[in-house]
Amino acid sequence: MILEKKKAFNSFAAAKGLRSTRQRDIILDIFLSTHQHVSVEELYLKIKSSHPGIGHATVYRTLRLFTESGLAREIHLHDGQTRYEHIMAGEHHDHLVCTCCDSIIEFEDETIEKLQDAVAALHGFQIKSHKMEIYGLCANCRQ
Amino acid sequence: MILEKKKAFNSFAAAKGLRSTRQRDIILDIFLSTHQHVSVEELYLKIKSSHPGIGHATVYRTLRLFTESGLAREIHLHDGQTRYEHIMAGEHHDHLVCTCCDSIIEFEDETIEKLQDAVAALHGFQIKSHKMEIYGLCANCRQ
DNA sequence: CTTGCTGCAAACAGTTTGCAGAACT
DNA sequence: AGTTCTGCAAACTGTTTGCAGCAAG
Repeated sequence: MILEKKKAFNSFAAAKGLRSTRQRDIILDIFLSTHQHVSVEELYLKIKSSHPGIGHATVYRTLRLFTESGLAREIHLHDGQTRYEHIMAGEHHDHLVCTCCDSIIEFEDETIEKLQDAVAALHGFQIKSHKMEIYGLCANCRQ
Repeated sequence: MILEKKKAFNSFAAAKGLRSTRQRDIILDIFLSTHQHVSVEELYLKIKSSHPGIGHATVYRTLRLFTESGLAREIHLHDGQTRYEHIMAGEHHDHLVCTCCDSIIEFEDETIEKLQDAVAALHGFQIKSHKMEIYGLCANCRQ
């Protein structure tokens, strides 16, 4: 699956006439090896530990490329940082964010998706993407 | 209704031992007179035009007070600015955001809310708040 | 050799903070 | 009088940009 994604990115790059560089390979590798919801800073630090010399700007620029290529998606959870998550084909999940321990539970609910479509249709709106976050206390923090 | 809110804020302020100042009155007045989803900058400019001399910082600090008092709510739509919306008692609405013209349609869907509760319950999660934004093209921009 | 990419540092935007003076109680 | 609040400017954070040098094609 990681290989698939690399190929996907390479075709995107080729189609766009982008060059294949050492840095992009490294960043892609490390991005793919991370858990969901990495912040740019987290990724940057992870990269730097094994490949010092890679700059902030390159990480930002490369993550934007990943987003354009359909490989990653930006998400904004209330902490003022941009995070990126992997896009798994066709999948569409939302988040339960614990405001106490910052843990994130993912979920997907097809009925909610359908209702979103219905609401959009009602307003003549064409959905491109959506996001939904529910804030509160996770099971652990409730005690 | 505006008067109600002023009273609500005054009781909050009193309970917290906060002072009643000219600036807070002005900011509250102007905030209440705005449409939904004002950004801090928009509000600041609006305030400044009739009351020059009020500083950025005061607007930020005061909006935070409004949020704490339950009168306003922060929202983050993808443009890197914090926006504030009025809280109408018990209401809970979500947004259709047009990525073309930036217009915002509000909606409320009780069934979605119920499903959110169900999902949360399933994960032992206690909801405090939520947000949902659907991005896409509004009826006008689709043409 | 040409052009795009990188790393650095500086620039930027939005927001927060420190502090001296002003204003409320 | 005592303390909180304000306005200003400076600090800060996350992100973007300009540019000289490097590297891929």
